[in-house]
Amino acid sequence: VDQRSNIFRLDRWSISVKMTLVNSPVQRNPRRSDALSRNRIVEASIEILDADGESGLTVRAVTAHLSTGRGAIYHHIAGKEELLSIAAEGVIAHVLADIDPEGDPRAVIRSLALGVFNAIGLHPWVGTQLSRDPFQPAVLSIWTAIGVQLQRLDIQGSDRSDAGAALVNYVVGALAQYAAGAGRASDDVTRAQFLDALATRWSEHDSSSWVQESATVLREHDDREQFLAGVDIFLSGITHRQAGAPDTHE
Amino acid sequence: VDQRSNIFRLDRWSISVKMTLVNSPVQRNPRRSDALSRNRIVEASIEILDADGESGLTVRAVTAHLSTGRGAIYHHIAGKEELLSIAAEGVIAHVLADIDPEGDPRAVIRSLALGVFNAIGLHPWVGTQLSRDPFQPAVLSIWTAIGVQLQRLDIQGSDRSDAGAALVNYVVGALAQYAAGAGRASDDVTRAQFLDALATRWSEHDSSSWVQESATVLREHDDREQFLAGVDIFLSGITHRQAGAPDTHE
DNA sequence: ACCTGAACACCGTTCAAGT
DNA sequence: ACCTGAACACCGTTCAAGT
Repeated sequence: VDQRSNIFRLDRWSISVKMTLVNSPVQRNPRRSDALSRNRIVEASIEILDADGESGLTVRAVTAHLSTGRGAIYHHIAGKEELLSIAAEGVIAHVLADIDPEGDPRAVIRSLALGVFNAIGLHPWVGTQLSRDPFQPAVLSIWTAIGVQLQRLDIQGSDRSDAGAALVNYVVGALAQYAAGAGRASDDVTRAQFLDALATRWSEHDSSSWVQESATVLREHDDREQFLAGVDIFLSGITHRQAGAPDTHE
Repeated sequence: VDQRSNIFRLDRWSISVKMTLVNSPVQRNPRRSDALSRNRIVEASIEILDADGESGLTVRAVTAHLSTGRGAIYHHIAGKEELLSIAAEGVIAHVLADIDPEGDPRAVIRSLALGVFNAIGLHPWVGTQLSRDPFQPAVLSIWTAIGVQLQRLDIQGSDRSDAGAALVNYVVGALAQYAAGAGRASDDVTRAQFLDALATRWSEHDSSSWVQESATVLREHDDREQFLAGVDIFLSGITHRQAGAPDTHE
């Protein structure tokens, strides 16, 4: 109706006729024999995500992969958000299952962090997915595993939730950054420009160091080592806060 | 063509006719008098993002807000990705401009962190945007500001890039999590379920503490205080790594 | 050079119709 | 109860046509 009034306002005259005749009955594709299930949907989704990245995960792609109609998956999952959520949980659960939680708590935390880091090398989409919703199952699993180790370090009460939040936020945030960066790895130019710009800006505030020095350090870093260095900084921070005065450290 | 063959395969007969008559000339809307610019586009985008959230930022909404055609903005920006990127930089640059970089370096880093945290309270979409691309201008600005303060703490070379990466990843990651969590604040039930599940899982691994105790601690936390506690943990960790043996701390 | 708006090539989700 | 696939209500981006 508003379209028609628009047409009159624009002083043009328009006729649109669409006519479709169908001689019944329409022959439909036969049903698949094997039943659909949440599990099969997750498996297909992970395969597609690994192969084509996050932009490749469309409802059409998933249902085509499962040889079914577009609407079929809605009988098993709520929507695309849940699809990504349970796919990420599938990957993270697998990683955490491989961790031995009985060793030195710091070592367990390090291997846990390394495990999820390595996992996003294979499944970059997990990195971006984890930071999208703090209350999704995969994040709950990471929180749980970290909290258990903090408990074994005798960290209790709000110290534990503070420390846990810091580490979860760091790990999830770092994964997202490295995953997003790797996703643009083909775009080396952007990366180099960024690092050079950073080195330049640093040197502007710092007469004692050269642009070239900072640029070299920044460019030659290894993502994995830098990530683990961050975990170690965090672990040192927890110890220091525990040992020393908890609130003042000027 | 493939559609027609499909129709024959399905054994149906279909005719589709679409006919549009227009008496020329079509009267077009007059041009706006004030010229479009990157700046006006960013301003409009921020307004829309603040009012309607990230899902409200469509090219159609932006161009309608600017009373122009859908395609007009493509003469000034590359696409939607750049739209979000420059909008986020607009907000972050404003925050960083308000920071006095001359005080105690740790205090400056804390106020910087607090500043961006407060900003995402007003502009939650910035939180999710920052974690989407590590090489975007807004992240470069944060990196720069943090690096300058680390330099003032006499942290150099790879120690600086490690410490900087740790802080940037933590801050950006935490912002994304809190922003995403706040975006679902209406969904208190999910949040409560998550925290209760976490408390339950913790207590399963820990005979000396009760579910209820953990649940209470987790539920009563304040996001801002928890975020700042994390900043302090990293600052302590940086100091400790500097003072003590840099690589072993068992 | 800049702007307009229809057209294009997609999306996620719904739902009447089938089994 | 589950599945099918057309239809619906959107997207971002392109581009011939105008100024």
